[in-house]
Amino acid sequence: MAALQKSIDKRNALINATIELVNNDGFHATPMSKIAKMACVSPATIYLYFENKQDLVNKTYIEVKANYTAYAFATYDETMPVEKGFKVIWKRIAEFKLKESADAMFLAQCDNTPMIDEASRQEGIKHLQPLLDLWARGKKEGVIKPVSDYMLYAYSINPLSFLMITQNRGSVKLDKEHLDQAYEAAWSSIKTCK
Amino acid sequence: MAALQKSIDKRNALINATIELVNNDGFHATPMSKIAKMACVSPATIYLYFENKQDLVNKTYIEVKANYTAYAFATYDETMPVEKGFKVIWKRIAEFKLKESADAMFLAQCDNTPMIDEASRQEGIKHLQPLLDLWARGKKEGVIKPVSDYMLYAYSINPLSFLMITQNRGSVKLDKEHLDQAYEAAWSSIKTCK
Amino acid sequence: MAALQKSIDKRNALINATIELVNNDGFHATPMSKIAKMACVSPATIYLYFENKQDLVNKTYIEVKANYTAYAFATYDETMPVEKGFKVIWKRIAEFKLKESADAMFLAQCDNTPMIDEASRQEGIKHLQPLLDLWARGKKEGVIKPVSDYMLYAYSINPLSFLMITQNRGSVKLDKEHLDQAYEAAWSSIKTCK
Amino acid sequence: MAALQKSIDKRNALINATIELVNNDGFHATPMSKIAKMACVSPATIYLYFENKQDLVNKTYIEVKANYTAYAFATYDETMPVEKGFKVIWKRIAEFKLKESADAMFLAQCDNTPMIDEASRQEGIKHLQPLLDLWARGKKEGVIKPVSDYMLYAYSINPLSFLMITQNRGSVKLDKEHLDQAYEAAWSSIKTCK
DNA sequence: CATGAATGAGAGTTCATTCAT
DNA sequence: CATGAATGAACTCTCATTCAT
Repeated sequence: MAALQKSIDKRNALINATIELVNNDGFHATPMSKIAKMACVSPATIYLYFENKQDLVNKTYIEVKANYTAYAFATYDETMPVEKGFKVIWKRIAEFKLKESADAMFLAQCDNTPMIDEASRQEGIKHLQPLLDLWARGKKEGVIKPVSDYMLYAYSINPLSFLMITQNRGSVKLDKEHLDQAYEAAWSSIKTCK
Repeated sequence: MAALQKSIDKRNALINATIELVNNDGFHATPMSKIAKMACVSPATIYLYFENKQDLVNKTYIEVKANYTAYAFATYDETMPVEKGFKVIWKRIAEFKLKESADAMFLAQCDNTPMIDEASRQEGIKHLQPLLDLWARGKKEGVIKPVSDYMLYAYSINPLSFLMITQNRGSVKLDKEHLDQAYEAAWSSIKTCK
Repeated sequence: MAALQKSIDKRNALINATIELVNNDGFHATPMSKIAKMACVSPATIYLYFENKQDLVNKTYIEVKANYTAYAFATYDETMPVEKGFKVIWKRIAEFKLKESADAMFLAQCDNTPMIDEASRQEGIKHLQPLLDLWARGKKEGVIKPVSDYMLYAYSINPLSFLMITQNRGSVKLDKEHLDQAYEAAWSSIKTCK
Repeated sequence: MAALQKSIDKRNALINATIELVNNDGFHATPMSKIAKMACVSPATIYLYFENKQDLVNKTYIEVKANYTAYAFATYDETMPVEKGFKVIWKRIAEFKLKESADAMFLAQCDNTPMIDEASRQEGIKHLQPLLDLWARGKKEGVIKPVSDYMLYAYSINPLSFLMITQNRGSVKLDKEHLDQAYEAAWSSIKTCK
């Protein structure tokens, strides 16, 4: 039991080291030895938990993505009305991106880079299903614009990534007021105009 | 004259090879030898035109960014009314991102990755000034929401990057109708609601 | 213990390969790969024991210099009378230079070339202190000429380097008689003339 | 005529650049391109005057060695008595080593390093003949010890190289008094003791 | 004669991965 | 399970040399 916990701790330490180092230096500029050192294990130990470097980063991506979506939908409930549901999800996503910025930066880098297997990318996307279901419901009810999910995502969710990166570079600090503006912009770009 | 032209051709071949290979494999997974081979020169020749690998990618970034903004503002004229001006610029940006998708992908990777010098990034940003000026004018006239430029960019311009990447991955094909929807979403997210 | 011994053996093999190859070809004409091959290790292994090529040659210099001075003073004892002490040291130095000629050649090359860090050079000089102390005593007693240590070294010790190099080039073979002549010349050039 | 002079100037500039750069950095750490730049010519031009890098350094060695010996024997005359003759030569050598220290440093590095062809080394030694003749005469007259020329050189001439190097490293400044001491040591080590 | 541009060969060094312990 | 030592392969970059002009 204690042994199992130690294993889990090591795996987590490796995942976290990967996130931090890849954020700072990029995937290929991050040696396995550095990851090992930051996680306080031997380089060889990494290979007990992951097949190779690509597998390590793939698994890290999937794990972070899973955390992200779990957080996003934690307070959402499929019985909510569409607008309410969207607001709940959007706020959680914003919170995650701006508070768990290391995780969010890592995802942004993975999503704009050929560093992740296509298979792992697909795996990561699956978790977004509740949001797509919400949008489907919204379209049927005539509350959400009848456009493709990619378009909805591009205008209501993805801007948060840009704002998160900008904030992390120090160019701007996003307070509550900004977030409200952002939500307004997000919602107004996907709701049907009466 | 012919010698100068040959020099320019070689430099261009190197820049283009860099864009293509970095797009496919990422910065650190692209060896100088591969870039040289694709540009049909010796690896040593690269160092006649660029100081080192970092310099090559920095210069490539600046060059592509300059092309991008030149394209964006080519048909814009500061005397245009704000809404007209924004539409003109937005359409050109969309055209660039979706047609010159190799260049656009390269920029997206640079902007979401620690692969570019901070100095080069700043250098690249400068060229966007006409758009910021347009927004300033729009805010003064009460046509554009009085929010920060980052916010305006996040909701009106940046979504195009997401759509471009999505299209390049083959998930979606953006036709004229999609573009019109996208423009509507972009404009409605930054214009003041009457 | 066995593992430690293997480490020491490898380090020694590297040091010895460095001495031999630098003697034959010079510092910059000796590639790391050749050193590795002669020491029967992979090139990468060198970097487990030394930071880089400069560090390798610096450490080799210091180690050889330490061996040299240890040999020089092994039979010397500070209570010996000055003339006796000098003779003892001189003979040991001569023995070292002519028998351990690889080591001596290496030191000569280091001392006449910009291939060693100034810091390492200083480190190497420190070990000669007992000889300087002996000379100080000799000057106080009026046995040794009251001239600078550099002068004493130039005329009593340094000629051995020239003779060693000459012998290694095959121009001459130094037997016991030559050595006695050399000692006479050395001593007569630093002792006070009665 | 003017064209010939320009050729000679270029050759000299190359020789001088070689001396200075090899003194500072060593033979192999001195690129041809750097030599060319210091001599204000194109790298390709070097190959009009010298076959290759090895040839350049060989020729430089021979030229410097010739200058050195020309200087050494300039005021010497074979009719001088042995002691007078030796003094005259010794003083000129000392003057050269301490004043033309760049040239002298270069020779020292060549003589203690495998950077010169054996053939060029032999070529350089030939010029010392007048000194060897003087010593032969001295031995016949019973003024000079009946030992090998190498021994005589080691104790009377070579120490000047050590003193020169030491002075160039800044450890010591040799004034007239030091030189007189040095000459005393040199002469007393090779003259026959009455 | 002189050159700047070009390069093939090879330098030092790093790193993902393995394996005896 | 965990490791540190070891390494082959591959990287970036340099340089002596050449050649069209």
